[in-house]
Amino acid sequence: MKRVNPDSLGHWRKTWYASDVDQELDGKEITVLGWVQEIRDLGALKFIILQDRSGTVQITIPTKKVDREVLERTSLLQTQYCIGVKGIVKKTKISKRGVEIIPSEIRILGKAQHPLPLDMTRKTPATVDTRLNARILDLCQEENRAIWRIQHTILAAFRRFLSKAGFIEVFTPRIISTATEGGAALFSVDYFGQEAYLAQSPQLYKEELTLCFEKVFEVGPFFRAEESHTRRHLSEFISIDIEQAFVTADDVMELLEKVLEYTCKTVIENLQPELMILKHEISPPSLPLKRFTYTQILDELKKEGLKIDWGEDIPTPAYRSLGKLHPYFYFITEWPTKSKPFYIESKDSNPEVSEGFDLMWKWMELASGGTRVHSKDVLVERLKRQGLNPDSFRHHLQVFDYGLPPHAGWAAGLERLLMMLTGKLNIREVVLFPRDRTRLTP
RNA sequence: GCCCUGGUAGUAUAGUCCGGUCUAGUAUAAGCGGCUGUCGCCCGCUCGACCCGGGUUCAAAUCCCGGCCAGGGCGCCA
Repeated sequence: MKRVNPDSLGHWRKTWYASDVDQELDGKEITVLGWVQEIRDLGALKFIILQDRSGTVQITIPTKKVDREVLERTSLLQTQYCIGVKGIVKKTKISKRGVEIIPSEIRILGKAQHPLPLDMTRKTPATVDTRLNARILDLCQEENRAIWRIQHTILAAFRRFLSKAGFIEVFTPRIISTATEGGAALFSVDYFGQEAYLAQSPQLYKEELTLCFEKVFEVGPFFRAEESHTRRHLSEFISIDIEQAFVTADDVMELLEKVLEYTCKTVIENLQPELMILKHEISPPSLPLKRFTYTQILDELKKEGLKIDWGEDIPTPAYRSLGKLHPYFYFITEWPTKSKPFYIESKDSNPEVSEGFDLMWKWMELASGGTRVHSKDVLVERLKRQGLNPDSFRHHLQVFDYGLPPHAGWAAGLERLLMMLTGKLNIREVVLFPRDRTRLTP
């Protein structure tokens, strides 16, 4: 690192984002603030590519024409330095963007220690692991900014759609007591000497809330202590949950496909530049989405040579085959009751078959939901059958004595939606600071 | 947790099968010098690496064992 103290920002404020500097500004004095992405030094002529959250703009320094202060500052610059440039915009036919800035003053606002852990010019791409170890630097890449603008848009679309549909956003506890839903492994927490756990889903709370609010949704992180080693699982993930009173699985499936369509359309309509950066094309789902029963899926798999007995779970390789047969969104319905959680209602006509469903995208599960059990006796029975102690659920069961309405809901994985919308194949790439079996930092 | 594959400069790779001119090659980044229109600029020079521990051998980046880490797959994922 060259010996230089950072300049102060003083009264400098950004007058333009890099990508907004265009030929219309020809001859105007502007201030841009950002980072040195690249320096191309041709001797008596130097080019600095300045990058900010919007994109890049070229600073051109004809060394014989600019003043000495600018030259001195320029000679100190290295890539990734945070700088401010005040200068005159010049229209040009030679530069690719058709515009450049001739600086009258340069301020160094933040230095960078070289060598950096990543090649910021991206001439030598790094592996996902290396990028995650230097995540903040990695996130400066244009492609990453595109991913998080898409995430922001997904969340905004979900919230807008659900709010319009009359849902209100709620927050349920992340710290819970021993009494849980069973199943997935939980992370334990020392809660003032008491044993506590990190929530794996808001399931029971959101069901209870239908009693007072009827329509609720929640967006937030949940935790699963599974030893998973795949590119679609995380220890900490963001779940988008809804729960609604006085409806069944069919109703919330319709809601799910509509919000999905709305979200996809919103991204396609508003974020073409981002999708271009990611070199990813998406088409919105055409409604209604196909619905296959679990039994139909088994038949299809059988034709593919994959024999699964009725009642068994579908193994990953079988899902991959399904993805090839159905390269789009589709529902799988009428799962065996025993392969679904205790709170999923079974059919009146056949207790072996449930009203639970999964929303699939190719081979990957994006969301799952169903009609919920709303008879206390049935729920107690189901708890027992899954080896859980009803006494641990007494607070939840009590709500059934307060007039719990029939209800249904679903949960969608935000990161998996993002994978679908960005074309990324490793879930870690679409999480700012992913947590998995071995990664706890940064 | 299991299986497969891998771990070489800041980054990404060649070399490993078949141990010995490997004094470890290349690209890129970084440093220095040169160049007035670059836009993955160009040219020259320089810096910089065999994951850790043990073993076999005259000799280990290379073979063996253990560990750690990574990638993929499987399982788990109510």
